[in-house]
Amino acid sequence: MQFRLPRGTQDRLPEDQPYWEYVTSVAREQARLFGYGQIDTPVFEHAGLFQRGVGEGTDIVEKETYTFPDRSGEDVTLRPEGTAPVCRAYLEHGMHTRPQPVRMHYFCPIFRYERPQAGRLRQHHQFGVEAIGDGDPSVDAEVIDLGWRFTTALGLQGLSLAINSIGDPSCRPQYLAALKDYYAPRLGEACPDCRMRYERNPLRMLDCKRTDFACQDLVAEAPRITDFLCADCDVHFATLRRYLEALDIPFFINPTLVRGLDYYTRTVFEILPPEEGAQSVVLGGGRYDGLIEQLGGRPTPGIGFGSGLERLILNVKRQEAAALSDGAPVDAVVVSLGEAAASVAVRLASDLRQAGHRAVLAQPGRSLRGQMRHASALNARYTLVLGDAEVAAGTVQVKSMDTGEQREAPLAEAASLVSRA
RNA sequence: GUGAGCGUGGCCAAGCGGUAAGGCACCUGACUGUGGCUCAGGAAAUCGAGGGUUCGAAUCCCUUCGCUCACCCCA
Repeated sequence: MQFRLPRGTQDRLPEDQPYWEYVTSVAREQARLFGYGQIDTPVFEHAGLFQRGVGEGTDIVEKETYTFPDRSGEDVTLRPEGTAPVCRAYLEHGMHTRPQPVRMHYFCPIFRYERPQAGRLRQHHQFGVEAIGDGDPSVDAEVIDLGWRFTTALGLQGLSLAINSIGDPSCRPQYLAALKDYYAPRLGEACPDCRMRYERNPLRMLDCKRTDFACQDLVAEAPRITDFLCADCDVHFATLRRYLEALDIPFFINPTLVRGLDYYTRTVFEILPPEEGAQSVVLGGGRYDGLIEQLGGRPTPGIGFGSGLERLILNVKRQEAAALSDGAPVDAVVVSLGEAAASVAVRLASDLRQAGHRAVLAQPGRSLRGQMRHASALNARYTLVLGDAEVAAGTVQVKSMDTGEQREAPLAEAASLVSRA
């Protein structure tokens, strides 16, 4: 085999489509119910959009983007996340003049140069949602509600929702200072990565999962951001929790939940399946009140989430939440014997399709037995047989593949016979 | 980027130093115009690639590529 899939990509074969169709249709329906219109943005953008928006210090931008110069020498980047492009579009099309917040959803491929493993690809697809232009906690609750309805509507069991608040520019600095004060004397016990994070992005130390150093103990006793929230952030977070309770959405506060993109403020959340898999997060998002301004717009709040469709399908299959198959791919297979019949058969198959039936022509040269086998293998409901006798009489043999019953009928009636299930 | 496991026809898979089983799928046929069962036959593998050891290697050694899983990070 000379050519293979590029690493971390996958083909979606005909038999995979029902799962794809299932997940996207459930997503589409929830987006519709919540009033989120669809937006599509390009697969690539100017590299600067993500550097500015997502943050140069993040792993995603630092070492995972597919960035390369186009023929004019300008750097373009394959979309590594969905939010920045939507915010760019919000600004570019003056959406601040629309009723706020502007609610939008999207389906798009996402590219990140990573080492692939279960549930992690270099090209994956996300269903995402953004509500831009309203900072009220009711919007946080709405977006989380949408995510929760979506994942539960898929039939997934045992999901859990983790939420946290990571503050905003008025209170996070104080917390970071407290966090560094706490770590400073014990930094020697932390893993090398955490020691680096201490300087560059202390919040991420909370996210460390290494057990070969004291990181877990350090995290457990570390000061909690929720104890450092300023009055506004505190009220915001409390109100969100009240709304979630009103919605009867079960959640737990994970004080170490920190997301990897720089633009998040206040609310962050994740939905996880019950399996203890490493790549488990199936939906994640948060509020990004500083992002639009970062991209050159007026200060504008926003919140959204991204959800990995491949991971969702993995879970749907694992839990057998939905058993999906192609079903019978064809209604009728047209079988012919002899050259005269072949021409009539070609026409009959075409006429059947025009009448709305899924019709397939068996290869005219093959033996009757071979053509019948083919019809059987395709799981056809009917086989229509044309030989010299039928052609002369202007008829066709209509055979039900389920019952084995066969009757001769005028050619013109073939379509209506197939219609009868 | 780090670590581990694995690479035999389209798919699954035996063989583990003597020169490639088997199953699924595909194609053909079984008194020649009828499927799904059965039977017979057929096509399909430079045993991931390169090098080495050996009279001889899919089987041993080295290198390399790829796949998978975990770490990291994230959806």
